[in-house]
Amino acid sequence: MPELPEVETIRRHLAPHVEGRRLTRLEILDPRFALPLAPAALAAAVEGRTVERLGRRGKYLVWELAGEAFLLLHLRMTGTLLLASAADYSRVRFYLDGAPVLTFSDPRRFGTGELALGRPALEAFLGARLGVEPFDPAFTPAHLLALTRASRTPVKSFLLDQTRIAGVGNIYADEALHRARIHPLRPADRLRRPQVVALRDAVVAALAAGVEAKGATIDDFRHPDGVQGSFQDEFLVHRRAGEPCPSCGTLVRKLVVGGRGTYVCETCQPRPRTARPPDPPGARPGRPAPAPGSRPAAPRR
DNA sequence: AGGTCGGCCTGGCAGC
DNA sequence: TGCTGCCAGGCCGACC
Repeated sequence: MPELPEVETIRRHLAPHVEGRRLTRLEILDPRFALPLAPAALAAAVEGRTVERLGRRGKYLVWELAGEAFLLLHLRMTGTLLLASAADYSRVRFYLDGAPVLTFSDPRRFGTGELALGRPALEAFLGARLGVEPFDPAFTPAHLLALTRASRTPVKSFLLDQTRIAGVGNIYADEALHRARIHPLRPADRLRRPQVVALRDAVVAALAAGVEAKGATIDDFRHPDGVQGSFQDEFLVHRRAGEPCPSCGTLVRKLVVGGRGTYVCETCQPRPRTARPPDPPGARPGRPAPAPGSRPAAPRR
């Protein structure tokens, strides 16, 4: 599933092929792609325009077209862009002057193309959906601290919320939490300051490692030239249930957090004390002593 | 207002 | 072998 590193990898592959070229035709084979616009309306709005830049914001690939028209492509779960290769599940084809046909392939048909006309419309669209960009200098420990203080949701769900931090998906959330040694069920507002700092660094490091490895190839993700990324070989915990944690050897467990498959080493990432009744009046907050002999919830599986 | 849950969609796989 | 049914999951909209 394309997350920030996979989308960035695609962008880097594709940019030299499309920037400066004219988009002569956008062939929309599946009308769902263009909703709420009709396919013809979306095509008409972009055809004939030159691609000035291929950008990215969060998990969106942003086609910046001449005359301030923007096509926002979201690959969702299974979307892939393939250059000049026979593709199954083709939903859209991009025809560019002097470049091979680019095919948007997407078996589950979740991917979307949205149109923004004018830079204010683009900013409004993205601003309503996306929070801070993880590689932006604005993503500071102080910024993350402020975000965490405002949310009691489990930190895993917190990381997946694109309106807070843009671009982190299920893979990189698991990997970042493991790097930061934080349990995914810990409420965001219960992170201690050093943990927030560690989490910020871990999110950046996990995403950077993903970009470095040219993304992870699981399920359907491919580079535009069909090559596969290698980050899946570097997963520390994600999709490694039953395998030993690379740090300590404890077997990685799979949990469900916020409805998502979540992988964790519960030795490196100790479970938060469960049930947190509100602190009794006058009690010192924090650190209720676990009952002697109590163990973190028994593994079930 | 913030969190939770169902729907979208279909390939792949477990189970019979 | 072949069928059924469930799971995956980013995001949105409905709901509480």
